[in-house]
Amino acid sequence: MKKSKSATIDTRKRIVSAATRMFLEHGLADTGIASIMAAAGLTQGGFYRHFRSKEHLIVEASTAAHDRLCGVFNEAVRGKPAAEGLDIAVDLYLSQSAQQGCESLCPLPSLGGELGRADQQVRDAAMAGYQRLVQFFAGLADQAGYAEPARLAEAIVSTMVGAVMLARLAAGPAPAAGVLRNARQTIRLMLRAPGNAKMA
Amino acid sequence: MKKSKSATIDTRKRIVSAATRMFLEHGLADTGIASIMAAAGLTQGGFYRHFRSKEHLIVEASTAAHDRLCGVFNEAVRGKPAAEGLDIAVDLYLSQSAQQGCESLCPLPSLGGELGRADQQVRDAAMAGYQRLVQFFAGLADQAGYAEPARLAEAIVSTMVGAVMLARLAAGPAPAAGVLRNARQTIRLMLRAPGNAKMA
DNA sequence: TGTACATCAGTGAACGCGCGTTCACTGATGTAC
DNA sequence: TGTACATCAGTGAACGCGCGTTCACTGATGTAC
Repeated sequence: MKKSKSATIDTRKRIVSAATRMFLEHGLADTGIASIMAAAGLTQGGFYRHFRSKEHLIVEASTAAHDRLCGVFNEAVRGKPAAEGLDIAVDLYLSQSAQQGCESLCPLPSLGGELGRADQQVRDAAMAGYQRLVQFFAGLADQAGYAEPARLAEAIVSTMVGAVMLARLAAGPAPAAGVLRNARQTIRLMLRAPGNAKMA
Repeated sequence: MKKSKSATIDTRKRIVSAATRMFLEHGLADTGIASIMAAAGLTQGGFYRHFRSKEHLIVEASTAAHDRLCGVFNEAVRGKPAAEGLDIAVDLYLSQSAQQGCESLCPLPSLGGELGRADQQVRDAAMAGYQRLVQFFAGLADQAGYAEPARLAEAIVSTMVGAVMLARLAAGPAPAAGVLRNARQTIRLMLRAPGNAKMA
């Protein structure tokens, strides 16, 4: 039962979309091809008409997750002054999956460890996603007039990724919220620190 | 072939030690009971004389990793003034596994994601390890006279954990070193920021 | 102190299971004439 | 435009494999007398 070209493209998107969601929720190792295909309304055999291997899908899912991330973030700060945009973006990043059941946006906090152990292609895709995230914050920091936007952006992202990962370890919502609130305050301090001064 | 009490205790330690090393290097899911036992010089069948389940071993390995971490850190700062100890400890944390092949000290950057998805007992053990790490830095910050040592320590740990995880994603040693250098500078700024002022 | 025996650490084969991947097959699609 | 046919998306069963765990067994240890 061959499908039309548009139907094939649609199917592929459904697989990537289901995979992205499931990888984020259960991790790479604990998400099987069969369950991804089932979530996309297909059977496992059809998987290899679209992807060479599970690894290939992971590369695409990582890219897709960062596409979505960038889309949501650009939308959130559209039309806002850069300084305000920075605050909004930091709050948005730190509040992802804060309430239980809410799916997360960024793969780095939950999958970073696994991605770091993966093959080169997967790591490259993950690294590219990280750099897009840094670029987004660097763009805002640059517009806001900071002297070293790239450096500041990297520091902000490191702190946010660490905080979201650690917040997920926390037993209850209260300590998790504490970690996130603290990260937010830390980043605010970074944005106001003399070492990160705005250009004259 | 029953073993003497001391030999049994020694065997158990060898299993935990091998597991800790292998979990840190290959992750929880990709490290099998059989290979841990082989690394400890045993066969897989004997595993269940010492541990109820793989999960039980993960709890012990996480605790053991943090024991070792605390030991190394306490040793590194022994006899130093607190302010200098903070710098030393931050440098030490950020330099773990910087050179390839060097095994890492802290499970949080590489295993944080997996630990966050694990069952309650595993997450509790990981969270306890995180809190010990925060306590260590909070103790130094307190001695050094900072106004909010616990808050400052949490912020430092979030930034370090995120940076080490992201440095492992990096393609080559150069960008990895960049991420780590940046984190170090960021933490230095945090230690000097007016919002984190020392008490009068 | 010497002996008989219960304990139990460790072995190695086996268990069921789910994994990623392959494959023969189906039948609608798109193409060549 | 109509027909014959090659293509190929998707199915569902099967593949080998490694996993966590179980189990009957071995034999040195530690204990009871």
